[in-house]
Amino acid sequence: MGSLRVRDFDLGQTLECGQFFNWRREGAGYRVQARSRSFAVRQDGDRLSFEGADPAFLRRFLALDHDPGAIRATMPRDRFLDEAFAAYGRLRLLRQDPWECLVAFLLSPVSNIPRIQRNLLDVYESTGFEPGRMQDEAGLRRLGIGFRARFLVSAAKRAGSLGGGRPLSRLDGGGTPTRAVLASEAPGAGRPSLEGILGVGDKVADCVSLFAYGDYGAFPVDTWIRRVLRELYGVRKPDRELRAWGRRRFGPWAGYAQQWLFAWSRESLGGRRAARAAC
DNA sequence: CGCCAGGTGGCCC
DNA sequence: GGGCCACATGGC
Repeated sequence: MGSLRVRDFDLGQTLECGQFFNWRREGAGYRVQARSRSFAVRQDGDRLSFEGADPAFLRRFLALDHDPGAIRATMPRDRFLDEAFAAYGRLRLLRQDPWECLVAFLLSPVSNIPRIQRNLLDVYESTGFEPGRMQDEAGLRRLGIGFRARFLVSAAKRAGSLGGGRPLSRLDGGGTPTRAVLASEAPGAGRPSLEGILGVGDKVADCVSLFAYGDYGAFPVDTWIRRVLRELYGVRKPDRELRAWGRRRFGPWAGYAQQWLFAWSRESLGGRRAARAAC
């Protein structure tokens, strides 16, 4: 049983905000499966307790080296961002495994967070995310993932070139977290091309860049972000321009702004029905 | 029942 | 290149 002190960090926000899905509630905390590990983790105030992973791994995976206040300070004054940050500013963008992250977001199109999570846990239980066990489209379809089954098959065929199924060495080494991380993370460095994989469009590619390749300037545009920009910021443009707009407005850490706004909008904007009723 | 959901691919012009 | 539409399945 390990233990770690944390600052400006919220494990619940971090795991449940919709960036990562391979977790379950367990006791007073969570059971997490990531990067070929299964570990239990819980938070009590500023104390993080865990079992099944070492402190260096957790510091890196949970991005405990990121300083939310410093990140917020790189962005412009913005009342919507202030609200989102107040509500969700203690989440961290995890350093996910690229293959696991890709699989998760290939399940995301025209779905919703609870269902994505259910689907992902089912796919994990059924295949362990091993590419060799993800070639049977009909079998995958039986898990209830619908047309997304062929996306997984397409990705599994290319998994080798993505490091599919293998743990990442740079993380396993437990590199020293640096306080200079604000300047040291190279945007999008090292992301192999996802071109040719069915189901990978701008949105999925941006999510993988942001959540697994450290491209913290990435600004994935989905239905929620589109609504935030339209209904709050009054920006109405094609998605392609919204991505660029987000990068430009929020800067090299725009991905954090995106995630704060995303998480906040889901509760504050409410469902489409609620929005319509309000009119 | 009808509509919508962390989009994408394949058409049409 | 923008504007449609189907795509499986589930929730409301």
